[in-house]
Amino acid sequence: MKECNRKKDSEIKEISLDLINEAVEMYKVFADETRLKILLALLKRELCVSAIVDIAGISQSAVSHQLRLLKQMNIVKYRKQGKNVFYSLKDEHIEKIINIVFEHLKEKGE
Amino acid sequence: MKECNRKKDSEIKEISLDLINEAVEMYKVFADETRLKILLALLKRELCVSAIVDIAGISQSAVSHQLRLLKQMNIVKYRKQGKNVFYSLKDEHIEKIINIVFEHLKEKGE
DNA sequence: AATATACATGAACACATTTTCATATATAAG
DNA sequence: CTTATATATGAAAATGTGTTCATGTATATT
Repeated sequence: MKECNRKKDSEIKEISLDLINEAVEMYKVFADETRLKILLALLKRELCVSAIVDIAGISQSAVSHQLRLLKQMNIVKYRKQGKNVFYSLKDEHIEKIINIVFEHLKEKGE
Repeated sequence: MKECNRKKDSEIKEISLDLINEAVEMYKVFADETRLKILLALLKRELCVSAIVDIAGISQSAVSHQLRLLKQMNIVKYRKQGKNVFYSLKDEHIEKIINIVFEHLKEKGE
């Protein structure tokens, strides 16, 4: 048997590779303990870097690197105020993407 | 200035580390081009391994490793039929988790 | 029984990601 | 102006992840 239920070529390319990889990059943002902790905290309020360091439980340097990544990915924005830099989430979609997975886990656990 | 807006310890631990890491593992599932391709394909129909190999564009071995991971993560189920093994999604939550990110990307692109 | 096909698995390798370490910059305080 | 505090950054080290390669198992076909 050669064909179990393979698709024809024509049927395969509906979603562009580019779009798939944009999605992959998006999922990666959340797929790290440090970053997810940061995002969960920012869900509630704007925070300065040292507050995020407290929450994340890793070095200030590591946090700073992750914040840069979140900036690059357009997930967070920031404002400077004196010596401090305050970070916050850039849009509400982030909350949805987080909630849907935690809901999934909650339902699974029941 | 020492306190920008740091949380007190009591306030930090609302979500357990275990739960956070379960979520992280979940996001990781989608955070890979091969796996996302596989899941997008399985969204439409059950597929045998060789069909998935065609779609994913990598070796049968690599696909098999990824399918094992998806099995371990409880994302897919399978049934054997003769020489073939047919994989399918285990629940509809997967579709939601995929849709929410693709919707986000669509809105961003507008 | 021998061969072919479909799929799975372990180990090694390649590559990517995350953290740390050292140090830089910028603002504030004395 | 000197020192202290908050944050950023580059490079190296540590870790993690995905793929390939070689090979194993199971079922079907002859």
